Amino acid sequence: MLKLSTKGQYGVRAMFEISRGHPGRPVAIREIAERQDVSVAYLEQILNTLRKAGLISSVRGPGGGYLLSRQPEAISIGEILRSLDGPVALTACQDPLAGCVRADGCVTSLLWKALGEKIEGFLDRMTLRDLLAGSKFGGERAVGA
Amino acid sequence: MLKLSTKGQYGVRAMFEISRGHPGRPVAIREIAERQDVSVAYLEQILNTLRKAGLISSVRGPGGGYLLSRQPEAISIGEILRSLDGPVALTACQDPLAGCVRADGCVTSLLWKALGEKIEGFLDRMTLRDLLAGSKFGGERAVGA
DNA sequence: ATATACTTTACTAAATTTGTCAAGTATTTT
DNA sequence: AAAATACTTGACAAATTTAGTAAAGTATAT
Repeated sequence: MLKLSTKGQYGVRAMFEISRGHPGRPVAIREIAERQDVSVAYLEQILNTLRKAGLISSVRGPGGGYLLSRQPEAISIGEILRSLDGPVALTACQDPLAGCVRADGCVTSLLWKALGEKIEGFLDRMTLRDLLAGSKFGGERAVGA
Repeated sequence: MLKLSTKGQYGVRAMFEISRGHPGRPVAIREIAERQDVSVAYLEQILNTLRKAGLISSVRGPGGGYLLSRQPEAISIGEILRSLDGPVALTACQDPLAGCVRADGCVTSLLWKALGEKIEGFLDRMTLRDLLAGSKFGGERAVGA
């Protein structure tokens, strides 16, 4: 349960590859596609969305490619995923559209709300810098054991 | 993103209704269906799964229905959801089946792993008793504000 | 007996996901 | 100017998953 779309996953991995070139070197779409084993056509779709969201910019012509719009520590995983897959919305009730109409559902509604906020909080605290560092995972406890 | 299936949602709501009758009074499937506005046929499927998972037991004949197999504080939301929708598996890599084969994917893999554990932890700490009490939500901070 | 209620399996319509394909636009280098 | 490189856009479709219906059957208490 609670699967993340491949689009979101590929998006994060693509942003990670672009981060590697940061700062200064545009990373070509073909390079990302090869390193992350995703089709160029699908990546075009994804990167286009991320560019419109303002997370990356593109450079055309030979030697061109994609660049981060901000520093890696200023781009959160949550932002990337929201751009591609919309906000975390565990249930219809939690979705900005279509309010909750259930009488007693409120109890479970609070539950989903609390979980949703926990997830968003985690994703928003995690940035590309953390991915580059390859650390900071584990949250409450140490990661190693 | 990260939608919860209606099956899982209905399952939790159904367990909540059964909890209300606890201890002693079997809750009829029709009663659950009416109170939660779900079709009897779909509920049958869901309750059957939960029964096989050992979370509830059934009483046949007139006046029959479903009963909790354990105390409300001993049945977690995580257990209910896992019975119906399988374990939290944000990505294929995190799924018990089909291991991760990516070379550099390990970095993002750690990310998904950490998030998955956070979610499971939350769901496993939350029980039917909490739903009955209608409190304990909010986690780190107070719920009201 | 019979009404009530649970049990099981099969099936399908709709929505979503996951991409592919094709054609076009912009920019830099030669 | 021409050509190569690379980004841009939108349409489309196969595959999968979800969500739910339907039908027939089994068990139990009155």
